[in-house]
Amino acid sequence: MIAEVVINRNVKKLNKTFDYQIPEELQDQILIGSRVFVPFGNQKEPEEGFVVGIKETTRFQVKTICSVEGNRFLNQEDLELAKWMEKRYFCNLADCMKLLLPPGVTTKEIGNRVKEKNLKFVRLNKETEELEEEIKNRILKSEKQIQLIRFLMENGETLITEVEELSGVSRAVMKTLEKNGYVTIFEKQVERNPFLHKVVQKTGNLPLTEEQQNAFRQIADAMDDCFFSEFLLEGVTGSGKTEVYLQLIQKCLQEGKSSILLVPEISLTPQTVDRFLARFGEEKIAVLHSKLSIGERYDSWNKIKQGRAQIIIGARSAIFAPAQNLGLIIIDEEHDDSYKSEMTPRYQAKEVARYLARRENIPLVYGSATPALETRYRAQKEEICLLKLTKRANQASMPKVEIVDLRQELARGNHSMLSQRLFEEMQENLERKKQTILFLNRRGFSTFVMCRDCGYTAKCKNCDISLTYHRKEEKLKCHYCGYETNLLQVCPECKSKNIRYFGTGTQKLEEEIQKRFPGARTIRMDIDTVTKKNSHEEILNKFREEHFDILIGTQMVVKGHHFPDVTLVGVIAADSNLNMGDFRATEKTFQILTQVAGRAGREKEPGRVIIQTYNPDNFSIQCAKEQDYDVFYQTEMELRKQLKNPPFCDIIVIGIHSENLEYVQKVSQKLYQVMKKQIQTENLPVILYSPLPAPVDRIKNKIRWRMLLKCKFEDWVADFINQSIQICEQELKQKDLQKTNIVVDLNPTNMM
DNA sequence: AGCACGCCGACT
DNA sequence: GTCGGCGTGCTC
Repeated sequence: MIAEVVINRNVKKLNKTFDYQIPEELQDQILIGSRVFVPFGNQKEPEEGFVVGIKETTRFQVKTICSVEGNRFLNQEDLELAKWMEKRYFCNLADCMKLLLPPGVTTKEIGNRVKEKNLKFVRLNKETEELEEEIKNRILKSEKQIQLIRFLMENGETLITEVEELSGVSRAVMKTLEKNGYVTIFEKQVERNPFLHKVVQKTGNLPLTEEQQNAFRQIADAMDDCFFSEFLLEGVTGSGKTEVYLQLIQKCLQEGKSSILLVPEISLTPQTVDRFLARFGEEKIAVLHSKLSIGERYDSWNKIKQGRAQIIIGARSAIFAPAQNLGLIIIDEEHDDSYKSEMTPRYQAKEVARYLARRENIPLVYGSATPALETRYRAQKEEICLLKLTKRANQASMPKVEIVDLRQELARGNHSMLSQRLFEEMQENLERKKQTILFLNRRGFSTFVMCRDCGYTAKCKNCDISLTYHRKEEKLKCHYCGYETNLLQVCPECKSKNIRYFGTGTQKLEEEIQKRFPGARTIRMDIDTVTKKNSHEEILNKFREEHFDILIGTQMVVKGHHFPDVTLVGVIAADSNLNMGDFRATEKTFQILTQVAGRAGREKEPGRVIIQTYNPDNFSIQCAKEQDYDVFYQTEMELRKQLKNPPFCDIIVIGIHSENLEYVQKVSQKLYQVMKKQIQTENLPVILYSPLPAPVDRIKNKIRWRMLLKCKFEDWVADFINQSIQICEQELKQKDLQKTNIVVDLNPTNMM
């Protein structure tokens, strides 16, 4: 028998199957989804791959599979999903398959860990050499694996206990290692998931309002009917979407089904999770998020696979959890960008969820106060059933929102970051011992350094990005590649000493606040203060429990937190991403402002929100003030329609990246011509824009050009693009292509 | 992407 | 002589 194998290497050229003879003695072990090692090229070491098909004959002269390692990880259904993603998201099949694999199975993953931890290779001593020999003879065939084990042993930690198969290292190896005095712990136990070690007060169901009851009923009925159907739960902040989720999940649990709840990474905090723990207990829940180590991830994965955990709560990638008997998928804050992966495979978790819900014949629920236009549009077309929650469940009143025109403020000679109004309100809040949140979205508005005489701005030498000033370290940093340099004393262009730091960052804001409110206790939260594990949570807990007066932060302060004593929210610059040239800018602004406003006054006392802006008349800001989604939706949809933007089409971005400008131009031009010709001759319903430098046209020394394509995405579009790239590759000399990457992205959320 | 092979310059 | 630098080409 012949096996079709994909090689686990991230290269477009190798994104195809290779045929191999299955040795007779491995006949019954090699199935679709098996992980195998095969001879490849003239390499001495066998290469890792996955079986994706089995057949009788081949037209190639084949080599024979060396070994099978570990379990059969994927079944036919998984493979179908992987293939669907391969096509839709223009990536390698092996990369898609890896998303569905248990965490930590591939040699690469372990290898990366070794690199990450900066482990060094040290020559083995006699004792370990003997051990190596024993392992080699008894179990392993691959030199690579032996090397890995060496790495791991050298550092006295690593490898896994209570896991049957991992990274092709079988349980027997573990035992051998243990017998020889090596502790087989993959991760230090200290790093265990802290969510699951809390004692949480058990809670029962809360009574549902009429609206909640209706939503629950409709979705529950769909569940009973075993029919694929989609629901949009559109509810203002505090309208009790979560309670609906909880009761739906409970219904699943009672019927022996599992459920997946996706939340944005950033709101996956203990506070969110606690509510689920309190209702269902930790036994049944598996939490998946980016800060878990491979070992922790494996534990969660296994808990789900074995059916011990039936409630899966996680960020984007949790959609690939091996849920047993799936009964429901919920996507909370469905408008959030983090559901789209920006790394290959560039999948949209909402679309994957839809694929799965359809496959399993179960309901899919989207929840948001400010749905993405794409989702809301589908609801309008009645593809999705719209369920509205219009009232706040705890009777709290909506916050009072006020807009301050910064232009007038400037005219009155106030050059500070705080308007008179906001300053007054903050002062009053301080006196009343209430808490304030100041929100500053730094994106596209970061602090930069400029020479006042010649206008020179300090840019990263690898990227086309202004360097950002970091006060604490007295350094200039690039937010894209991490490059950092010392402060400029003299302008490199004109030698002037008249250098100024422009823009507004959270650090600067904090300083200003401390100057103007000397007695106030402030705490800051942004990427720089939130780096180590959980410190995100620590800051918020500190703010809440130690009763700091003012919390200053970026995006991350606005998601899903509940602070009873916050009665004032100030938005320092609402327009910071309004003018960044992305057609989604107004939508983002509206969503974020609405969310920020939702942070204020969630209890009895009404909240106040002050939005500072240079564009007080912009409808996204006006609509956020009125908390009126419908008006915003109508207005923005008109614009989208006129400009033929989503949701009226899909956008495909074809990026062409290389260190050499000439190559980039050559490849871009060629690809453009090939596609244009095809579009004309076959009269394809596609709008193709000519290649241009991307908004950020250099990252890590790679020149970035791109081409936009607007159309309704269907299978033939993927074929058309892939074929065009292929033709392009054939026609161009290898040299030009060798150092040029072509990256295709369907509906990217970040157009930069 | 790797990896091997092959073709040149530098150095025990 | 031979070690090692990188340019080139291929993978059932």
